[in-house]
Amino acid sequence: MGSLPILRNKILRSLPAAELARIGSYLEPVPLVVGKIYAEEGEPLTHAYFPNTGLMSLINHLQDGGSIEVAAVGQEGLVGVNAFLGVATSPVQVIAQIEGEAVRMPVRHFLAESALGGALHHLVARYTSALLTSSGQTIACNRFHNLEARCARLLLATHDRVSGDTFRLTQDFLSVMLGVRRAGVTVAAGALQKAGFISYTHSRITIVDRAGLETAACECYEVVREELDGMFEGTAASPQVTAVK
Amino acid sequence: MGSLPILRNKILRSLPAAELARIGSYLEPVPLVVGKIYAEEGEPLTHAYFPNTGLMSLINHLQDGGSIEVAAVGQEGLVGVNAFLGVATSPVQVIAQIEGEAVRMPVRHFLAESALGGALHHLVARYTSALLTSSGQTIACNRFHNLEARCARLLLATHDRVSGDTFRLTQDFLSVMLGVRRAGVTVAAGALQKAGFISYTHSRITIVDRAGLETAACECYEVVREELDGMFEGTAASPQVTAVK
DNA sequence: CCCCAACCGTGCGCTAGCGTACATGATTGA
DNA sequence: TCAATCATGTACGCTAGCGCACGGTTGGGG
Repeated sequence: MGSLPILRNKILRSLPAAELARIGSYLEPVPLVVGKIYAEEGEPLTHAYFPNTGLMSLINHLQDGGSIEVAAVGQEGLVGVNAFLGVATSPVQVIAQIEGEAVRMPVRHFLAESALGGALHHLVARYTSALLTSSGQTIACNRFHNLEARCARLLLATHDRVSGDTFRLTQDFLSVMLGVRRAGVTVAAGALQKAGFISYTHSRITIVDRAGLETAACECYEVVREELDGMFEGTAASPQVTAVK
Repeated sequence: MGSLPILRNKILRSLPAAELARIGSYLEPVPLVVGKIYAEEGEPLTHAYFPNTGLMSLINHLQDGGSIEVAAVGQEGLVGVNAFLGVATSPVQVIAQIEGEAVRMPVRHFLAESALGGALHHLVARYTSALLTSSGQTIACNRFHNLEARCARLLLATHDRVSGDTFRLTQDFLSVMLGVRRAGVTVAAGALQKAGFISYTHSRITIVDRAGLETAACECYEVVREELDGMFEGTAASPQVTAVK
């Protein structure tokens, strides 16, 4: 067991010491560079990624050119649930959305460990369920909620996963996440700024009034957050406290 | 319990005889009655359902009144992946969309059997992955594809799961699946009828020109179908293993 | 320190689908 | 058989967001 990097990833931190020790030697830190592609749609996923800081984005590209974020993965989750479920290739593109750092682990070791039915298995299964819930919510959200509300939702979800109130995110990038025109983001974000909820200049977004932003967002933010919070209930997200079977 | 009902459900049919025999005594046939609710959002899921015929629909309801189908489950799948993933309550409402019949199994037995890591575990995991892919595709589809294409997609997916070219489905029901107004469905379905792809009268839809309908549908239909087909590749979806009359 | 590339603001005509309302045809059960 | 109910057709003004185009601003590298 070599020296581990600092682990902020909640799934890894929730593992009992023995389990973490077992997989520790397979973990390799990787920087998350904004815009860098970590997995391509239809291609084999070589590693499972556990973000410590920053944010990874799962993007679906349509043949006719449209692109949209299917889910975002931060320190509460991992990239690689499809491998866990027995599918070798990634159905989506995986790209870093907010700069940070992750640890990754070759898929074969990830599978071997999760097949043991321990805490890792349990947490990854639980996270998969949260992803399903989140996807279902997003299906409805995209259909019924307007751009400003969806934009607020996305900013809140991002805020939850970064440290501090300021992060870098261009409107161009936001427009891909939301599946709308860049110009549309300008209008929606402009409204949120005018309302005093956020401020931004050249890709630097600051959450000024989080409570206000929450009123502007649709219910979907809360629904997904609760689902993710529920994952770690009972497990103090710290290495040694875990009574999961 | 005694003799099993005829099993058309592809997951159950793909199980080795020993496994099927083990769970057979827990299986109970249930009629699928259109509009009947089989699980409610936020409430415990008591059984896993394996449709033999007909279709079950997973519906997400928003607080502000919107409703939309998140996925449809036919004989290729099951209802209950969340239980499989360690979550007791259903995140969505489950309702029958096309009349038919399913077999169901109490969740505790479903969990016990799938925990053994046999064929059932493998297939349910694989199906969960397909659901995730399908959800991701639907997120993009709802954002970028117009109503007529989405309507065609839905009709094709339904056609795949029923026997024969005619099935009962009201425009009202279709409008919920698609998350649009009933009047919108009239227009979209009217266009498909005018083009000679389908015909319908009072809730009885007939697929007249399937190839034509496929040209009208978006790519999403194919993407999801291939994912579902892939599930059973190589597995002994063989008739002789299963034909328990 | 200045320039240039990245980022953001805005305008305008356009369209899909909405909300609402009302009318007509089909099916069914008393 | 005939209402009552269910299912479908259609119309009309309305709005969010699109596609496109262009101009303005900012900040970091040379």
